[in-house]
Amino acid sequence: MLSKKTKYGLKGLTYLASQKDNKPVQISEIARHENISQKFLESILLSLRKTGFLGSKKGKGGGYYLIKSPDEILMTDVMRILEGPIAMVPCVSLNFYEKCDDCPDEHTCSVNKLMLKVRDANLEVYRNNTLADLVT
Amino acid sequence: MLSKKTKYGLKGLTYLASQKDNKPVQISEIARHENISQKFLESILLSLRKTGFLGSKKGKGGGYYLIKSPDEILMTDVMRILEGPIAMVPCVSLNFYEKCDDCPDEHTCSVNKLMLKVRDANLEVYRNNTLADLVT
DNA sequence: TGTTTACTCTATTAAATTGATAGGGTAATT
DNA sequence: AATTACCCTATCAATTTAATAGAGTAAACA
Repeated sequence: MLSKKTKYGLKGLTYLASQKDNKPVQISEIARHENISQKFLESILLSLRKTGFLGSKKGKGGGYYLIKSPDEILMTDVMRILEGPIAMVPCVSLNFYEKCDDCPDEHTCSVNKLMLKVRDANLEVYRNNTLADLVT
Repeated sequence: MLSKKTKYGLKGLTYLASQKDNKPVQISEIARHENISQKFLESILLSLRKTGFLGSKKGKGGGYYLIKSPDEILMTDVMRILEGPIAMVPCVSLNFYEKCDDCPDEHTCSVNKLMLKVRDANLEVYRNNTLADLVT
């Protein structure tokens, strides 16, 4: 299942990307428009700012805005920040690799074998989609 | 993340598929060989029996065995039983469709748009892999 | 027939995660 | 100086996950 965090994060990014200009948009406006808990969204946007996707401005007329152009924001990067590893098991993860406790040898592991294919299929999708592709 | 339930289930099925004959194999043997909690594996194999993947035999010389040939067991079916919906959001699920609470219209939803592609990519993998493909 | 074997079922539980909420703090703008 | 709106920490209920315990039952075999 996709976490609400990721869902809300994607919706927030899309909302920002669909703005005409790149003026700051208030959290409250995004939350209202997307039916999202404002406080929860706050923490999500904050993490997107800290990881270099968003900029923010305080005070009146402040809010969040995209730092890069939507077509430069890859879904691989967004998903890794919001949802974590793209792989379903750590032993096939490119960015979060870890050995399984129970597995003596991952090269003969059937789960590893299947999940490698799943990982590649997902990467293919995320690599070929940018934030621009999510905007209708 | 892939749940342990699914992971253990796949390993159990693979172990059964790699047997020379199709004689019943005891839970304890599978658990030992795959470093799995026996009691947990019990409940997993039970659910695979109830859904028509496995047969079981009680008493001495009893155990679990595959009902169908490994190359007839599609990963789509196995994954749906063990892990649940293949889709990451209910609104793009083929077998477990549900409307999202917060979404007024899923046809204009950016998350829906992306997750449709992800679902299709995953289905492609699961449809083209059978249990036979997991056996080395 | 009686004993052993091994699956079947129910219940319980600890730990982790998720999603949400509360409330005060701080920087920037007007 | 006052207001606006982001920033940060802490807390919490609900859910899910993974594991464990223990008693029950059907089948095999001597």
